Amino acid sequence: MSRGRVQPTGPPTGARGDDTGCTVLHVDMDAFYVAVEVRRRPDLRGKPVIVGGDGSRGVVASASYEARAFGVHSAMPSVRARRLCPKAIFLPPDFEEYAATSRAVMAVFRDVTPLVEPISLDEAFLDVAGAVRRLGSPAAIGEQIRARVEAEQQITCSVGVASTKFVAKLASARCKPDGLLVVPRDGVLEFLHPLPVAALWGVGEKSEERLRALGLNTVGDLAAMPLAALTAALGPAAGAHLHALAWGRDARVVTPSEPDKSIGAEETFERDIGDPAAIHRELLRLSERTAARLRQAGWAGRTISIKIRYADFTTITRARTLPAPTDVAKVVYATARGLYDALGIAGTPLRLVGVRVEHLVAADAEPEQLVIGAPDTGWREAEQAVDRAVRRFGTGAVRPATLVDDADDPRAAQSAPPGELRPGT
DNA sequence: TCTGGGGTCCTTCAGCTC
DNA sequence: TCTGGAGCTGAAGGACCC
Repeated sequence: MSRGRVQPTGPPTGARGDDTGCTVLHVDMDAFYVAVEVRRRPDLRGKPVIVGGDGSRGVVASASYEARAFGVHSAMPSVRARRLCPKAIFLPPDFEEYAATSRAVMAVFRDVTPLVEPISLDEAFLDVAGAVRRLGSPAAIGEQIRARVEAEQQITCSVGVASTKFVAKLASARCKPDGLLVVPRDGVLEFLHPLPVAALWGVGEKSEERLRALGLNTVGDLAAMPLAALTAALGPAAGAHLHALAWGRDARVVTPSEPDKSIGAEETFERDIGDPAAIHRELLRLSERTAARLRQAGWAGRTISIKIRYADFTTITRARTLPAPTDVAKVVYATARGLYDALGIAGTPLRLVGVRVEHLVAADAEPEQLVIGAPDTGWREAEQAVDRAVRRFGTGAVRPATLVDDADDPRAAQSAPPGELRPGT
């Protein structure tokens, strides 16, 4: 779901330049979440539809092109989206349905080539070099994919075809919605240099400001800047990276899958919360969720970090590295709670708290990490039993006692000793 | 205008060891 | 025994991505 810093010019006709050597495809679903909702409710077709939080602190996750015509875009606060487009139909996200659709679409890609690198639920890179003899030119393969996705899933996608990932991604953004664009090898600089600097991967709001202050407005301006001056302004890594991209150089290859580096969960409260008991309960809930995801993925992690966002949006993180990796919620929670308590901010209203586990390794390769003061064995086994119960009876079948009383809104849970497991209702 | 949630990567700094 | 520098690692924060 691109943030749309490359202006789409609509589905190009006759945009099938020479695709020799352009074996990288970037496939991007058009307004993916909205498209899935419209498939379920065809009466929404042609209307301004927004998927995202409708509360006072929600943001837009996806907007239909009808809503975008009013200036609505993803990541925009819902309050503002509603002001811009009062007639918009707001829908809560259904990530399970989006994930299921995504799996079906990725399966189509894998029919074409094993070299599929998913970027998110709605986009992926494909290396089709090995499929050209069997299925035709890269552009022809792109059209076959578009046709199959539409026939099988009733949603449209756009495809960028180029010799590098970076250019393929820009190309798909340029031909949205429901288009395909080839950027020939010898046409890369002609394509890139008129684009705004913000089109480059790695240039966000702050970097764009900095580049504009240097008088650099387009990718071409940036390409003309000496590398030394660029690295002095942006740092060695970012400077070298952007300079290479501006000249169309991108050595990254399509990589089917990379192991996770961290897994976590966070929650923004409807209203700021200062009560330390309520914060503890939220940390417990997030620790449970994070540890369950770790176990499901077969990972354990050595570093536990918490994220705290104050009412004024100032955000801090604190981390602690354990002697051995863990996937046990009890350990994650004890560490997260210790980090929060050590801040000495009990009573300070918080907007968000988060828990994350980093430095992941395969769980079965590591010895179990024990909790100080806890029984020597058993927590991991107990939590694995909970996982099995949840798989059999559904989410919430078993949960800590402190989270039982109000499963619908754990953030308002009544007090109970955190961490005590008892069967759910 | 007022900023979600789940991530990655980079830079800076401090502490530790040699 | 003390001190300073180099190199490494972890923590923290910021920027960015979808």
